[in-house]
Amino acid sequence: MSPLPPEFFARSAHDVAPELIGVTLLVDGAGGPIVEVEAYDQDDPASHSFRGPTPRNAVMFGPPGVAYVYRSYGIHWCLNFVCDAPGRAEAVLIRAVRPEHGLERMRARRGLERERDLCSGPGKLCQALGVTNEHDGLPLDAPPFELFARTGIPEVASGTRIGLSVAADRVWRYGLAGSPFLSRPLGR
DNA sequence: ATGAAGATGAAT
DNA sequence: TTCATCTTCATC
Repeated sequence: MSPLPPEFFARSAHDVAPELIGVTLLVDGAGGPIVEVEAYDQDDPASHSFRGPTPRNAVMFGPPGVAYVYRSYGIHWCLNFVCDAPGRAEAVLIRAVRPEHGLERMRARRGLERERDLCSGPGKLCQALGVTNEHDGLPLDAPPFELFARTGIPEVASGTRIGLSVAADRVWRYGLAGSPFLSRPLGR
C-alpha cells in the first residue's frame, strides 16, 4: 500500500469525500479502510465553518491535509480531514471504518467485542482509534496518522443528507455499498 | 455572565 | 424516544 499523495486534500471536500472510501486510515497502527464519510463546506448551515472562524474550527480555515477534531455532545470526539486551500474551510467527517488492524486494542478501548460495533460511527471510531483533541491540527501524513491509497475502485454509494432544507439535492454522504460497517444505511 | 443547542451513542 | 454530558458560541 502506498501513502496518499500530499496534494490529495488540496481540493473541494466534495471531490475528496467519495475518493476517501476505501482509503485505509490508521492511528498508531489501529484502524482500517474508510467505509463512510460526509462532506462539509462553508455554505452549509450545518458546518462548523458556516459562521466564520472561531477557536474551535480554526484548523478548518488553515491548510489542507490536517485533522480537525471536535467534541460532540460533550461526550464524543469526531475526526475530520481538512480540505481545500487555506481560507476555504471545507472538511470531510470520517463516519465509519472497517476494523482491520489493532482489533484487540480497539475492543479494549470500546469495551466491546463485536467488530460491527467498533468503528460504525464518528464517535465510535474516535474512541476505537484513540483519537482525541490532542490530534486536532495534526498533519495526516505523519505519525500517529497513516493513510494508504486504495488499490482498487470500490463501489461507492451516496446519499443526500436528511433534515436540511439547504442544498437538499446535493450529495453529502458517501459510503461503501452494502458494507455492514456503516453508521447507518445509505439513503439516496 | 448566561444559556441553548449540538456533524452522537446507548439504553429504554 | 430519551438522556447522558459539557463545550462552544451568540447574546445580553
